[in-house]
Amino acid sequence: MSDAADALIEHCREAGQRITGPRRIIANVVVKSDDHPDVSEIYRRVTAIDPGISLSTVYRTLKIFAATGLVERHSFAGGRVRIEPASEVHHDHLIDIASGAVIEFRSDEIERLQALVARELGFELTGHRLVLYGRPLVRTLRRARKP
Amino acid sequence: MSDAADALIEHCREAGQRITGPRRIIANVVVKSDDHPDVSEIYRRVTAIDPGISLSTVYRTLKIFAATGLVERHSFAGGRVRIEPASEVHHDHLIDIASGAVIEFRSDEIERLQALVARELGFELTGHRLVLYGRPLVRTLRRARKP
DNA sequence: CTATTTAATGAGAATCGTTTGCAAATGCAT
DNA sequence: ATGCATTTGCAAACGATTCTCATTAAATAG
Ligand SMILES: [Mn+2]
Ligand SMILES: [Mn+2]
Ligand SMILES: [Zn+2]
Ligand SMILES: [Zn+2]
Repeated sequence: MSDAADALIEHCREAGQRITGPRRIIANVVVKSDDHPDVSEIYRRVTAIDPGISLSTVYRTLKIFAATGLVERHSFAGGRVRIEPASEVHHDHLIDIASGAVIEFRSDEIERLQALVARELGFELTGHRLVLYGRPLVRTLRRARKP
Repeated sequence: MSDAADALIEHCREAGQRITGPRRIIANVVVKSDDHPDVSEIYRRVTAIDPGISLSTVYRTLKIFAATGLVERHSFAGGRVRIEPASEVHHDHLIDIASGAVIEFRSDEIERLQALVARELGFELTGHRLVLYGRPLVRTLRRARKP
């Protein structure tokens, strides 16, 4: 149905995996999830389409997609893993502690400094995990002054 | 026995907690743990001193210490929580993917940029989590060239 | 120092997210 | 369509952490 989902299953096939009904559905659900859902939320969305698909299959399939680099698994605060379709450009996340919303951002400056710091410590940076937590700034509303 | 451990139990007392044998021992183990051990490692070290102390007590006590700000709980990659005594100055961590060793570092530049990024997104930065993963640079050994 | 009060402990059961074993179902190459 | 390997659903197993509750021990008052 979606082009991105097709790409997903195509990668799967190339990796020698069979294209099954459950995998098609899970791929579709994942690619249109821009809200970093956890696995049980994915399961909810998947079973809304086909109630017969099991939680095990969702877990297994997500693991395969992740191994193939098609899906990213984040572990923000709180036990459960959150899922997002792999994106072209790397980004990090800010979590709104008021609403729990996940906001994406990218800072080339920070990326650069991370590599630099690692180098200074005698390491080649191979990966990193950056999560910011923030409270929404109370935007001072412009309004009529009391008379 | 240790001054830092004394500070820990003193804080405990001020927080209205009882100073018990297990807590003294756990405090001592924690303050001299500079290697970010996980809870079962702490348990191992604690029971080496007093084999009667239970895992539940270790978990409970660490939670209390964390709530009082005396201990920090990190969740690096891999399920289990890692423990370190709270330090005066904030720092982040780099993990040597070759050995698993945890190296501490501090980058004022990165800290500053994080706050800036958050502000630009409309948030006041309240916390963050930064972990770098790196492979040790092969230090090119100076050695005799082949003749 | 002893009695009283109350919080802390140890042992184990419970929980939660995730993984695994296995028989039945299905994809896919022939 | 046939045959075989892979995938599935189900339930049981798992590992880390938390909880329950009867027992023990710290603090405090006498
Ligand atoms: Mn994202
Ligand atoms: Mn540290
Ligand atoms: Zn990044
Ligand atoms: Zn930091």
